[in-house]
Amino acid sequence: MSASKAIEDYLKCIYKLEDPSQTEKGVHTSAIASRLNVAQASVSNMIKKLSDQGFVSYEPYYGVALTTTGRQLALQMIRRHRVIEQYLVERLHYAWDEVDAEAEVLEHAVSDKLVDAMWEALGRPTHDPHGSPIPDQDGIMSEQPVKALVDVAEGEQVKLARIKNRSPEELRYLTSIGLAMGEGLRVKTKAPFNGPIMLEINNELHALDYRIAQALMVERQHD
Amino acid sequence: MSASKAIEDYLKCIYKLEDPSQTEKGVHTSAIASRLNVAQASVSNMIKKLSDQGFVSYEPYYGVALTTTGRQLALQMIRRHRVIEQYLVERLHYAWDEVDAEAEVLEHAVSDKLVDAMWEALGRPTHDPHGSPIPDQDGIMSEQPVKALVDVAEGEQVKLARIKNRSPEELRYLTSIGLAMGEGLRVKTKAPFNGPIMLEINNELHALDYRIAQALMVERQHD
DNA sequence: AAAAGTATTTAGGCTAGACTAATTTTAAAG
DNA sequence: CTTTAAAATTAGTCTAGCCTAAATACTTTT
Repeated sequence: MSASKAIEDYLKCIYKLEDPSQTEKGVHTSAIASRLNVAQASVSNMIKKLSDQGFVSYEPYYGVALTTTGRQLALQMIRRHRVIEQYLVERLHYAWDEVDAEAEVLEHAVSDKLVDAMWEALGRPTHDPHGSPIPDQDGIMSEQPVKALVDVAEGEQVKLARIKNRSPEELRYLTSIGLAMGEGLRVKTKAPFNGPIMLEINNELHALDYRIAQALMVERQHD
Repeated sequence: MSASKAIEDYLKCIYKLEDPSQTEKGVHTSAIASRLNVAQASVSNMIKKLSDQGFVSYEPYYGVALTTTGRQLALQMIRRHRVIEQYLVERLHYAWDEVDAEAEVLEHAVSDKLVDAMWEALGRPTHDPHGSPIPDQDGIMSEQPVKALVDVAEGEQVKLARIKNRSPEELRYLTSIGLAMGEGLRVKTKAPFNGPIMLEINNELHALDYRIAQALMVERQHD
């Protein structure tokens, strides 16, 4: 018996929540609830099931952590999602703000065979349209040496390497000010108190909100 | 609120059952149950729901018939299914016996936008890999002037135009004896009592079971 | 260390869609 | 025209996932 759509979504969600922090503590049920837009009680129930099935280890009132099996499944879902996104952009002329919604549904429907066929057809890509790395068939994902735009020093010239989890509206806005994957930009000034960041893109000056800048990952310009 | 996977499957099923006969009578619940592999009671329940939602008209103990709305939705599902099948074969190197299972799942997950993007990418195909016509965006489907292989006279030369609803195993068997879409063949002899039909394909002689021959639609060889 | 606040779990319900078993309706056969 | 068989419906369960409301367990503040 294979995992349901709900189970797949929970595992992917837990993966994303436990990933960045590297904390000792497990993922809190409240965090899962708010990210998936479900009631906390629903999470409690589902966690119990996931634990029974060996996808997560769970300590009540402490938190959840993926088991090896659970992490594998989560990474498989991420692979599916990103391969689908890349395929839609490369082969079916989707814009980068349109792919997420479509992939969110398709990732639960496609077979492994189809994912691999798309991946091969694209020439085994390593990144999706937002610059996020695609795990390989064994669930191994290369992490990139990138840093958040908010950490770049004033005056530095960088290029856009990745955008994490932004809404279609925000992505369209970024497009409208000239930002795209691999695009070069220079940080002119950073306002204090997490204020707006002034960017020079194509010789134009734009003020970018701090919260959006947190999602932009850049690398040093080496060209 | 859009239709669930279950509703979509029921409507598609009813469409296929009411299509060939053109009978006055509606489709019987038992036929639906056996085709979908569910209990008759489940069909009764679902039919009531479909009727409430305006997808079918229903007379207890008599039969079901699609409404205009229901037929539109059924044709939309068939379009999705066949476009997906054609795309998988043309662009992702699927074999004709592999596409049905994949399309069966995907048809409930893809957006209209994606179906149309695939259709355009293929150059607006009119038929799927099994020769079945693809309804256009308005649900209009061209019917072909074809006849069943079992109705072809002995000695006649025809070519394969369409194969209806066969299992992957049977499709692989047909491939193994040299049959493919558009392939020419000659009916040598037809055994009585719905017995096997002897076919000449590529100068080889093969005996084909009557039940399989019923699913093969052919047209006169005009080349 | 008690009170207040927050996070989590339990208890009990709901819906969709399936099931089995029992009943009712219609159709077919003697 | 009555008996029998087949088809369809009703009644009552079940499971997966969600929900709200109430109870419990931690955490922080005073």
